[in-house]
Amino acid sequence: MSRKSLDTRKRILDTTWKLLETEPEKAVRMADIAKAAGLTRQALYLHFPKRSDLMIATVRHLDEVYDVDTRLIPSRTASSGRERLAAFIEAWGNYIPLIYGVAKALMAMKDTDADVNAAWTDRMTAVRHGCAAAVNAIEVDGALPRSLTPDEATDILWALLSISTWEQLTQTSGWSQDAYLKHMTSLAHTALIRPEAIT
Amino acid sequence: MSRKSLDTRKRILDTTWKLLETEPEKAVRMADIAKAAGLTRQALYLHFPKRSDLMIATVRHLDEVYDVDTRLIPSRTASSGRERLAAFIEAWGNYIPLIYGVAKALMAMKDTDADVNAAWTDRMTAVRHGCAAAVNAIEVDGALPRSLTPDEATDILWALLSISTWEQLTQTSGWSQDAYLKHMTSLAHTALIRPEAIT
DNA sequence: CAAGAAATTGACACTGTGTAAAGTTGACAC
DNA sequence: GTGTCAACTTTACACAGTGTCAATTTCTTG
Repeated sequence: MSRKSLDTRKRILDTTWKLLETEPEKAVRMADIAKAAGLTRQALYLHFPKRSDLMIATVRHLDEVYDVDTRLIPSRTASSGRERLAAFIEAWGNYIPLIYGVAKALMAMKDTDADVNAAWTDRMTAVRHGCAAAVNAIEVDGALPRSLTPDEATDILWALLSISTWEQLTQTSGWSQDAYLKHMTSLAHTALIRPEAIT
Repeated sequence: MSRKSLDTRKRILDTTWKLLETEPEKAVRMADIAKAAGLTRQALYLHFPKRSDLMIATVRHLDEVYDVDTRLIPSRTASSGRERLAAFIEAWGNYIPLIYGVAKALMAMKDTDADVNAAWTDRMTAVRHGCAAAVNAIEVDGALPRSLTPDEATDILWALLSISTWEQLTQTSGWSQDAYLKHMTSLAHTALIRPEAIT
């Protein structure tokens, strides 16, 4: 694959990203993307044979540009379970708005496209691992409520931090990102850390 | 509109419902519905000019059959805020699985169809009213956490009780309906009722 | 039985995805 | 400079699914 081809590929991914980001409500078609990227629809298909390929590549491109793994490091360096929970919520919670447009497009496709479903499940599984790590740190502290198994606590945190929940609070209910982070942190804290363990 | 026409209309709605219920993963097309209801696609269009009309009518049909208003009465007769919250969660939480198939189809369309969006927003607004009523009852008891305004508490409860959250916990994480109800009740209780107000 | 509503038959327009083939352009190698 | 190769263009078409239209048949009911 030549230099030029790589440039074009990157230009397509950036364009797709931008389109999905700026018009999260509208259906972005292959023709729209091609036009915006300055090539023909057919040339677009030379780079990405299916629309789903393009969408999946765009999410991966985002993860690369933003370096999601590095972003989640703070949560790994936190000492107590409480701190780790807060750090993870902040890291992931601040990542969501960055990927929202693309994520929405993927979520819309995942029911009809098996490849998109797999890619999406993969990304969400990574998030669940982050949740599980935070829950585990809480458990090591002996601070998990007795009513919750680690798995249950992980599922709850995963659901609280889902993109749908973020969407509902910030897009539908109109919360600011700050309010989202503040209340979500407090909510997760209240739900997952045993009261008498709070010193 | 004659007797027969009404029968056919009901048959179509029941068929659509059943199809969406039994194959929540697959895309149900107008031709599928027509075939299953025992008429031609064109005849189906005589009753519902657009796919969105049919989907909207199907949700309304469900609400009618299940009498959603009556279902939510227990929450209105509860005395304390705590009881009212629990009753509302049980009523609405048990309603979700009944409408899940149809709701999913509507959610998938709401980004591309303005009418569906309006109908969906309308239904969800009704749920929010239920949430607001429960929160209000808690506030009257003076049991709302000081860190939350009634509006914020309502938004949080609304998000916790969203269909997406139910979907994530029961469909993705594999929770039983019982587990969902139990933990959601406890979660909402912990989040929305001030600890020192628990007697 | 006549009238009218409900449904059928068959055809077509439109949108968006995806495929296919022939021709153009530009860079680079020799 | 000529040849070649990859990227891209142009043009055309197949296919699925929604929605429209018109002519015809069947059923129901007064």
